[in-house]
Amino acid sequence: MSYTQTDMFLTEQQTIEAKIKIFCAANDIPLAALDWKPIPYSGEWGISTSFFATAAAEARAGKKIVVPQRAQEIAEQAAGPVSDVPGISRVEAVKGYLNLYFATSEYTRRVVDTVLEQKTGFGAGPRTGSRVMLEFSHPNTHKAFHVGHLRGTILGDAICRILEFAGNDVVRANYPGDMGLHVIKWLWGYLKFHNGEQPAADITKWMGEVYAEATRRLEENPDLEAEVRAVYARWDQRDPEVAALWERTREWSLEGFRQMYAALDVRFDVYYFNSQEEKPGKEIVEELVRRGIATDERPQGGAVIVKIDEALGLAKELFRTAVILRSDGTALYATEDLALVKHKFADYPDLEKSLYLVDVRQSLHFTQVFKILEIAGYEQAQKCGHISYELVTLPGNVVMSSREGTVVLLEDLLREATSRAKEEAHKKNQALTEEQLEVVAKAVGLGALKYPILARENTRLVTFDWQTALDFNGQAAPYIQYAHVRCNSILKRSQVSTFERLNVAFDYDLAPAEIQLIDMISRFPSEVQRAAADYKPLIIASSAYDIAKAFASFYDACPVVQASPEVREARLRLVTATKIVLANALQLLGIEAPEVM
RNA sequence: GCCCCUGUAGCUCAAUGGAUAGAGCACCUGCCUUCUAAGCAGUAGGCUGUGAGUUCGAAUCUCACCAGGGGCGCCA
Repeated sequence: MSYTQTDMFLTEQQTIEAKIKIFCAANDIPLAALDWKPIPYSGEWGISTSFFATAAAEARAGKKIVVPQRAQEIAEQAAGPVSDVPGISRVEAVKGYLNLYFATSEYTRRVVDTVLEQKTGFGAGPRTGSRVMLEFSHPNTHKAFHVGHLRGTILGDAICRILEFAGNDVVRANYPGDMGLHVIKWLWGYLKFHNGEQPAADITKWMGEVYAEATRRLEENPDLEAEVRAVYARWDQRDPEVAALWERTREWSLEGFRQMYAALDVRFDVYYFNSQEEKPGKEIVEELVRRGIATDERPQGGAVIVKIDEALGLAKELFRTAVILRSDGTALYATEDLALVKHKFADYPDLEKSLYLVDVRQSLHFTQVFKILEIAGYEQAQKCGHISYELVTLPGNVVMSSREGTVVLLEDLLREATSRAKEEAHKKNQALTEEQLEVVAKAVGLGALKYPILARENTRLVTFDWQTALDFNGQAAPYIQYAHVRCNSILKRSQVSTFERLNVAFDYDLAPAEIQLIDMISRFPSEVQRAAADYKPLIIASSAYDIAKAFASFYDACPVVQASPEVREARLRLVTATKIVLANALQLLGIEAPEVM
């Protein structure tokens, strides 16, 4: 099933396909499957299919033909029987392709009407009833939240929005790391240097500073490690003072995260915590050892491991060996992840997929976790998948690290982006009130931040630099938002509501810019499906930009308010449709569509 | 040694195995008395890392190289 803008012309496409089949059967041509695509050249719309596959099959069957020539021949012959399909204005056979052009006025009317009828639902797929969980963001408590974490958070949010819109039931899961060596270090640093202090405004930033100081002090004086180990020991015995401190400070971080997610307009349906998976994880490890799947090397001073390649009888090292419990019996992330997989399916037994959006460095880890459970006979493991994305680094290929202090903090970036946006907005439009400026600054600043992340292939490394991050020109969110604002502007100025009426004819000669714009709009629903199938917000980011670009050309070339009454009414409807699609696309990216800017 | 990702215009990046490989930035030329110029139109810029293969057709699939990055038993 290929999704093209022909979704709106499905009946025509099916009619044509049927006629081609009849023609081929009558002429003894073994027709290969037909693949329909938009005609790639602008100026007119239509769908197109080719006969290369059919011709190639004939050649393989022994017919002495030149494939491209034969494809063209079939296309020419097939053109006849399909020339009288209603809604199709013109048929042509060229270079082995059969191109079918839509009747302009009918096509335009149908596209625009569909958008105006479906409004915020335009582009949405039918509900599939399929429930999918996506785990993303997973920040560490007691640490800073920096631009490196932003990618996973923004990407995860957009993927959820797209999956939902495409027709799935989505469960948004978060999995903060609330216990581990980093937390113990933090607790030690707090007790020693900041005991009794409370976080101020930027909670997460402050938590990060305490952590960075603790690591720095430890590096300066390694003797202090003994004190850290002592804190760990107290934690292991659930020392009331340490446990209480952990709970209180953990809550500070979580409150900081809530504020940050609110600022980013990201939400979650369910939270899991690694501290809760520790015990069940150890139980799974015990079970695996009992069943002989895991090897307990602790008597020999080793850890508990699973030799996955060996268990699968593989000669090549592919899944390698996984360590699932430390030699001292404490839990690793792997221990807890084993339990988490099951925990999720226990909570949501009908999950069709359980996805983990985690950076690429953890690919092997996740394939190991899922594989181990599969070997253990846990069938749900096959529904698990890791979606990986590349890191955000600093210029010079420097990886952001809270430990090294090489980070760009999210708080700083958000502040900088919104203040820059506010400045810019004021410069561009002095008519804006202070209140409007605030709204615009938030929408534009945040959008400018999110878009570059979403408009890039997940597997591609992003190098962060302030100049690019705060560049509001060109292919960026503000360009798309601006197109939305201009739509709104025209509609406000027109002050009429008659364009809401359906069945207005587009009977005048459409300008090339109009044709291009309608073409882009019509493709949006299929782009949503593609984006959902591949977990790629990039497809929506591109689509939104393409629509905005087509509108910008239209805006320049086609007067609306001052056009003659029939043209004006039709164009007002087109502008309304454009505004709706732009808003829908931006919504999928988690970017606001302002009314003014 | 094994596995994964990346290599496309000067730079940053797009491109369902299809017809003519496209944008943005930067550079140059025009366009605000006209729906907001965060804009539009145009010029210029390419042996898609290299070499083979598969295919009617390859930036896209396969293999081998080259270059960069990442991962490989007790970090997360």
